[in-house]
Formats: sequence, C-alpha cells, structure tokens
Amino acid sequence: MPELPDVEGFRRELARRLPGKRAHGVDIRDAGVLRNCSARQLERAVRGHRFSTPQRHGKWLLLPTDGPTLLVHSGMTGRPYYTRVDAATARDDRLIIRLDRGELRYADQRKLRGIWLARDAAAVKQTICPLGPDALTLDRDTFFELLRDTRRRLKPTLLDQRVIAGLGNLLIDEICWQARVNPHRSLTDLEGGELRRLYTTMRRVLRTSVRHGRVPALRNWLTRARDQPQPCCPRCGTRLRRVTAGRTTFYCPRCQPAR
DNA sequence: TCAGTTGTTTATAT
DNA sequence: AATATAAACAACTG
Repeated sequence: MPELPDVEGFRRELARRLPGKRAHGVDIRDAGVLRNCSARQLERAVRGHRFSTPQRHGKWLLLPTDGPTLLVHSGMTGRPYYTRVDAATARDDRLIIRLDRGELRYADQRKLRGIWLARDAAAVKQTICPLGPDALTLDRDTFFELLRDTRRRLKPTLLDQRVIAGLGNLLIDEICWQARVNPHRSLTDLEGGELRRLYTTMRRVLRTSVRHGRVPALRNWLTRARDQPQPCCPRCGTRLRRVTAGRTTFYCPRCQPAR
C-alpha cells in the first residue's frame, strides 16, 4: 500500500532503532528483491558499515550508512522494518541484514520494486533521479508552478512522480474529493481558487495521514467509503462513481462535477 | 477461472 | 512534442 505516509511511517520507525547499528551479515532469502546488484555484492558492500538516520523522498526510503546507501522502494506491498533477532520470519521476508543488535528486514509479498545499492551520493541521485519535489515540503508557489502550463488531466499529473513525489492513488482520490475537484479535469481549465484549494487540502490530508502512518479510513474520508460494498459520498450521500482506467478512481459526481 | 489490487516503467496510439 | 492508454512486472484474494 505504500504511499508517502506509509513510507514516512517506515522511516520514523527505523529512525528510532537503526542509527548507529552496524551491519554484520546479510541473509538473502529471495534475491528477486535486489534490483541492481547480486547477493554477494550487497553483502560485501554493506558488511561492517554503520547505519545513520533514514531519509525519505517521495515513496523512496534512503538508508544511508558510513559506506553505501540502501535505496528501498516498497512498490505496492513492501515493508522494511527493524526487529529483534529472535522474531519469527514470515514467508515474505525477502532480505535480512543482521546488525550488532537486532535485524533490519525487508518483507514484500509481490516484489514489484525492491532494493537498490548505491555506493555514493551520485549513485543515489542516479537511481531515484527524475523525481519532483517531495509532496510534504512542497510550498504553494512551487505547487502552482508545477501544475501550470500543462493540458494534462489533474489525477495523472499528481500521480506522476516526476512532477511531485509521494502522492499515490488513494491520497489523490482523497485530496480531490476533499477539495471538491473532479480528478479528470484538465489542469488548464482549473481556476486559481480550485488550485489553491487543492494545495491546502493536500497539506491537510498529508499531515493527518503521516500522523497515522497511512491514509486513514476516517469516518468522513473517501478512503473509508471506497471500501464499502455500495460506496456513497460521506458528504452528500450520492453514490460514488468508480472508474477503472489504470488505477481505480473514486469520486462524487455531485461534489466533483466534470466541469 | 477470472477480475481485482494503494506503484512504476515501457511501448504504442492519438 | 505532448498526452493518453494498455500492458507488464509478481503474487495473492475472493
């Protein structure tokens, strides 16, 4: 499920335990999660190095050491976590890095993305390169600048990590719904007020979601409604529209009219 | 058996 | 050139 709030939750959790820990060994249980190196290369590169504070950009999690940096992209099902050595392993635990105290693990059911090894800052940049500014620290002027001058539709643009990094399917549907803007609108047709509303709504939705470590299914949120058998708008009760083109989009035809 | 899944990339079409 | 669409990646659920 990971979007920005989930990844920020992973980062927060690891930040409590990982800094200062030294990697002693690597246990690759499924090399399919390694995207740019072999198991042997990872082991050789990482062993003996001490982790520092985890960073995040968009949906990327950066795990720097005093040597190389591990780059984690969770795809739809990945989850990096810290645990005690004696904790039971699950089938989807693909990688275990043994530390001088505890273990860093990466669990992933579907393995759509995975883990990259970056030997220096340049390699980090190269791997996560064409990424827009992080959604959490994006200021309003930049937001306007990024979304001006394009005829693209709102949702695919917000979904594009090269424009803004961190927003995913759930977040974007939630933001568009709370801001009462139809996700299929072309950006050229949006008025200044609508764009301002999208920005302030994005800030609010992100702040709340980051606090929860996920996009929460709160009582008055679209995210709760979309999981129900007969999804209705929490604001006006209208039956929600469900569009499947690529990712599934939910919106309220009454609160978010097409033009 | 088949459709569906919260991410991203690539190829193809308009 | 810019934009849109579909498929592919992998694995599991209902």
